[in-house]
Parts: sequence; structure tokens; C-alpha cells
Amino acid sequence: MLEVVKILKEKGYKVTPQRIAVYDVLKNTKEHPTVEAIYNKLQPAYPTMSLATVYKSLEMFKDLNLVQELNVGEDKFRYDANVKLHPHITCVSCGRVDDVDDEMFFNLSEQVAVKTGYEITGQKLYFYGHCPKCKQKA
Amino acid sequence: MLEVVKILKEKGYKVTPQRIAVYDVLKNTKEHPTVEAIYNKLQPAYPTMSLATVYKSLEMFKDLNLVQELNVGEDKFRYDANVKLHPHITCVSCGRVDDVDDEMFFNLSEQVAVKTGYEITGQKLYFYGHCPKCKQKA
DNA sequence: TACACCACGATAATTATTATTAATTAATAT
DNA sequence: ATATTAATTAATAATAATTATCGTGGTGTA
Repeated sequence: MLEVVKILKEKGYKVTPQRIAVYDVLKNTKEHPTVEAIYNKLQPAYPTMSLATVYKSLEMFKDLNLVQELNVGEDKFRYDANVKLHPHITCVSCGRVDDVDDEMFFNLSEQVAVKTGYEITGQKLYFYGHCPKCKQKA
Repeated sequence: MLEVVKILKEKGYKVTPQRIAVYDVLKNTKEHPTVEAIYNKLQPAYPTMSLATVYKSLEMFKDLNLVQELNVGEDKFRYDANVKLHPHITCVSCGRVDDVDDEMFFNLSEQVAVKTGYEITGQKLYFYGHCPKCKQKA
């Protein structure tokens, strides 16, 4: 939290309550919220905040590599304050998005680099299935 | 090509020139085109074809598991007539999207299942980097 | 205090996609 | 071959997500 303030200042961006608030929402959830979800979550405490501000804050945090953007195949994006490359898994039944530990993926990029001739800079790994809760119901 | 016709008939769908054309575009390219790109490619030969028809054809092929839908992080989808689960790699510089052989990924899903408790039904693996051409330029 | 400079909120504009509807076409039985 | 009918198409309106615009106001600095 202080970390963000420091980075914003260093990069010459202003530290505003809106920006902190957006970042805090992401930092304090494991739910990979959409813009809409972030906006709704902030409505009570920041009733005058604009959707555009959420979009702009996220864009800025993305550029600063303070959040990462996900797209699990929806027509919208989700956001995550954990910027470490790690796989995500989404339930095809209820739509929730969870993290997956990524110890086993550590050398994937190297293998891909060799195969494709690309210089790899990033990766996104998405898995799909039925989460434990939805498995029970079925 | 004949294969598609057969499947459409079996499933009770009509075989139309538009549908064949959309499928052919996907079958004969490795470029993972967007809806727009498919539409443009068909314009000369099918000048009256509607964008909505491209969308609907793709939706149907998706349901029939004849094409798969990709989203590498753009605000739109791309399509691939290769429905086998396989990783994709996209150039952060020129935007091209290529395939990656996936022999090394064959048991990823099982590992993820164990770790998350999900019952895995699918996966999407995207890598990012500089393609060989763009590496040269830099 | 005055002056820039951002950043904000409101809202218009844009882009991708989906829904609607009337007309056309493919499949089937005559 | 032709008529029937039900699916499909093209055109276009509608919707949803995102981005751009712009006037206002706060903040830091000279």
C-alpha cells in the first residue's frame, strides 16, 4: 500500500484517494474482479467516483506493472494485483476465477522459446473446469 | 471441407455457401484471424455477406467444436480451426499469433487438477514475446 | 498569490458483439 | 422440376465494454 504510493510518486504520478482505493480493492481480494465489480465495490465509500476513473487507474497500474490484466474468455477483462506470472483457473459453471500455484511451470517459457524462436516476455495460463463446490452440486 | 458438410447435415444444420466460406478461411490459414479479418477476406468473393453471419457461423462452429475461440488479451476474439488444445504465442510487437507444439504440456491438466481440486475440462496457454522477425528489427 | 499541471467526473463516442426482423434460400416431399 | 416450410441471411438497431473529450477544480511550486 505504501509501496504503491512510493512508486506513483517516483514515476511522477499523483497520489489520489481514487487510485489508492482502486489498488486496495485489488490488493485485498482473491476474486479477480472486473472493472464493473471494482466500481461497485467502491460505490458506497466513493459514491462520486466515475467508471472512467477506474479504467484510467487500472491502465496506469498496468503500465507500472502493479496489476495484471486477465481474460479468461469473457468479453471483458479482470484484474489482479498479483503481478507474478501464475496460472488461473475458472469454473465453467459458476464463473469464479482462482489462482494456481505455478511451481511446475517455471521452465515452460524456456521450452517455448526454443520451439518457436520467440524471445519470451510473458505468459498467460488459463485452465477451465468444475470447481470443488460445483462438483458437489452436480 | 467435406467433413464439415457432413457434420452440419448430421446435426441438422443447413449447409450454406456462407458457412462453408467462413470455415474455409479458418481451415486455410495459420493466422488466427478475428471476425473482422474473416469478414474482410470474404468481401471480394461474398460482397453481400453480413458481419452478423460471420458471428453466427462462428458461434455455431464453436458449439460443434469445429473451431476454437482465442483471446490473447485483446478486446476481441480470434478463431482457429484447429480445435486441439494447443498453446499460442503472440508477438507483443507486431501482434501476430502463432501456434506452439504442445507435447510438453500433455500432463499439465492433471497436475492442476490435483493442486486445485477442480475437475479440468480445458486449458488455454498463451505466451508473449518478440517473434523472430521483430527480434531482428530491434 | 498566481500559474501550470494533472486528475477528476460527466458524458459523448467508439468498437465489438448480439438481437431483431423481413426477405431469401436450402432441404424435403411431392 | 416445383412447391412447401423452416432455417438462414442481410440489414440494421441495440447493447455492452471501453476509450476519448472536455470543462472544472485541486495541488504543488515559483
